Amino acid sequence: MKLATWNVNSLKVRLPHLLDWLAREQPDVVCLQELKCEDAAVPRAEIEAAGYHLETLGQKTYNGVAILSRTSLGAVQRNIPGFADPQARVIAATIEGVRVVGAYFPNGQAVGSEKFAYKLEWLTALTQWLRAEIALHPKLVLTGDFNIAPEDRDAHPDWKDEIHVSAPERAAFAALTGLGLTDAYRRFEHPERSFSWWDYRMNAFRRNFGLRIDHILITAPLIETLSACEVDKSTRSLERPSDHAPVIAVFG
DNA sequence: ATGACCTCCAACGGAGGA
Repeated sequence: MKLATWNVNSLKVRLPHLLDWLAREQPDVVCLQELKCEDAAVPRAEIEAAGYHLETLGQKTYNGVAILSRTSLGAVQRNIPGFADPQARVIAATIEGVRVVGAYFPNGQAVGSEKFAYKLEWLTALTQWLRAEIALHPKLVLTGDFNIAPEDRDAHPDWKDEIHVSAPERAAFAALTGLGLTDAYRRFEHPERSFSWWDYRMNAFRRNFGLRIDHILITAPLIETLSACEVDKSTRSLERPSDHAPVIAVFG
C-alpha cells in the first residue's frame, strides 16, 4: 500500500496538479487537507475518473478534508466524536484493514491567542479519541497537516515564531506518539533540513526556508511492513503550487 | 517591518494561513 497526505490549499485551484500527481505516483490512499470547498463543490467525477473512491468533509472557504482510495472506504467517521467542532478537520475510514485518520490540525496563529487555545483543546480531543480508536484498530495511520514541527531539526534554524514549534504543541505531539504512534518519516535517513511546507513569500522554497509539519504516524503493526517514507518536493516547483508538499509512505 | 504571497469572499480590503 502506498499512502500519501497532501495539503492542497484549495482543491479547486490544485485539481490539475492533483490529477497529474495521482497519475504519476499512483498512490493507493491519499488524505487531502484544506479543500476550501463544500462537499457539493468537490470535483468528484474527475477524481473518480482517475480511479479513486472518495469521502469528504467539506467546508466553504476554510478547512475541509478528504480521503481518496483505490479500494472501498468503510466505517467513515467525520470529525472527532464527542467534540463539537464547527471546523471540518477530520475524516477517518477503514481501508483494507487499516484505519486511516486524515486530519487538518488547527494552525494556532500565535502562542497565547484564542486560536492557540482552540488548537490545544482540539489536540486533547483528538488524542482522547485516538486512544480508543487504536484499541479498536491495531493497524492505524494518523496523517495530515499537523501544523507542528515536532523537533528542532524539523524547522529551519531561522524560524523565529513560536507557533508550530512551541513547547505545548510539541508536548501535544508527544502525547500522540505516546499512544503508540511512530513518525514514519523518522524510520529512515534523510538530508538535514528536510521540510514539507515553505512560505509563499520571500522565495522561501528556493531558500529552503520551511517546516516539516505534514506527517504520517503509524501504529506498531504497520512498522514491520513500512519500506519508505519521503516528501515529494516536485509539486512545489509547479506554476501556482500548494505551499505544502505531499508526504508518501510505502507499506510492503 | 503592522511587510512579503496565496485563496477565499454577497470580495475590490480583510481574514486566515504558517
